[in-house]
Amino acid sequence: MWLRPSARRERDAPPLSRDRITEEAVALLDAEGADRLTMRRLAERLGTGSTTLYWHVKTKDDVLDLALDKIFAEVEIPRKGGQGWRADITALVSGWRAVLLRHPWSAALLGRPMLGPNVLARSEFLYATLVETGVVEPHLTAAAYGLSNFVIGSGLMQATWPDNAKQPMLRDAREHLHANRERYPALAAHGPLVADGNWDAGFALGLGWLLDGIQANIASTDEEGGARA
Amino acid sequence: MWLRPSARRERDAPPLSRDRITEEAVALLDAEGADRLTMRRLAERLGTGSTTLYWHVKTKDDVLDLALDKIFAEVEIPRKGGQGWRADITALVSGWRAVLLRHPWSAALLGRPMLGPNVLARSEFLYATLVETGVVEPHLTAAAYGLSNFVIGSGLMQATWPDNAKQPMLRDAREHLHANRERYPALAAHGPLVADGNWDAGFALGLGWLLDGIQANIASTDEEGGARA
DNA sequence: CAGCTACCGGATCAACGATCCGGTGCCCGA
DNA sequence: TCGGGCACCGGATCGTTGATCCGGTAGCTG
Repeated sequence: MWLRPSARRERDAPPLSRDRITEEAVALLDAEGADRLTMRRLAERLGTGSTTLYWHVKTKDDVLDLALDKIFAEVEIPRKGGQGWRADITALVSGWRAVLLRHPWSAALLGRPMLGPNVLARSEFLYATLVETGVVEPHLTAAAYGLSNFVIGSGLMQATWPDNAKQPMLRDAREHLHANRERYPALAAHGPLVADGNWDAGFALGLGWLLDGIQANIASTDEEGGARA
Repeated sequence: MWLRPSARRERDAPPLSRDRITEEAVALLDAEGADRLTMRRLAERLGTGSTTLYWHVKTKDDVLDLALDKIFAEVEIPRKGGQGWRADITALVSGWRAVLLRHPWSAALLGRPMLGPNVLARSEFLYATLVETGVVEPHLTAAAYGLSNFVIGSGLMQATWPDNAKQPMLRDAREHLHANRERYPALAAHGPLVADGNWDAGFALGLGWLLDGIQANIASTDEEGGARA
């Protein structure tokens, strides 16, 4: 009784904030995955009751939105004017992809409007870079969305597909394909179940194709004559 | 008592099968969305008890997997040899995208291994077409995954983003961007919040870029010399 | 008619998201 | 110095969910 008062405040650091909740949510998601994130468990990790969270946050979806935006802060925004727009965009997009893979749970959450400050800052960089490069309207939107969609799709595909994690499942899938190789000859032969490492190369190739397409449609600074260097 | 026996069997059609469950699950998902799919509600629509479903299906995830594969059957597999590989792949991929948009709930489910027969059949066509065209290995995987990822990303983005459905949210987002136009000048100016219709054009452009990139790397029929145009 | 198999569902369990309502401690003005 | 208000916390609880236990029933087979 006499020793207990304000014991929490002294040891447990700040009295619980939206930031602390977000931070711990990301940690929990990283550690246990998306489906194991519970308001109760999150509260437990924070040393509080589950109901307390609802004072700082309206719903569980808010927590997910916050967590999703939080990890985007890890995507480093390239310093402009360095190596040219291709290098800048490649750097941004690669960093983005790396974050998606570092937090595999995020891939499943991409299906929600991303309007957090960190997400918007990265989108701003992407748009600004394209605009400065001379990409104009029909192609501007196509380029921005094309790149984003490509990254999102790649991240979703790779983060979801258990290449390293659940090896038994991958093996079962391979066996299934091989067992039905009459029905799926091309798949069984050149199987889509790539081994680790090939993901990166495939991503780089696809990204290059998109950048080539964008480059071919630059209006103003046609430094290269329309095609590629 | 005397009139009741076998009343169900006579009227309710087949005694409940995995197919009927899948079919009704798709209908329920189409009608009410992903989060409203409940084993109980699904059972109710089928005129049975919720527990009965578990005789035909192991978990709810099974239902989702089945539903996801089911809608892929709607993607028409082009008749080969018609207009050339670009037309074939464009047709497949466009149909795929159309299905994703026709069943918006599917976008959120793409984050699970897709190994159903319908999905595999479409992947088989994609791989086979690329192989026959002469796309070889480093580019083969990149092409197949690049196209898939692009479609998935586009579908996820568009199906999720409430362009038509939740108009208030879209308006709020626009206002938010405009209010912070100092922080996000490019976004506010050339806003990424496209109006309906532009989605299709953007998708077609991006797809064309990917196809161009693939075409430039075809080995056998090197109609273009190897590097680029 | 006995028994087996495919099929069904009420009752129940643990866990979840969310809310109600009653607490604490602390600070600020009188 | 005190008292009222405010930011913050959490036990108890509600309705709903996915899943399981266990006891049924219909119809065929021998």
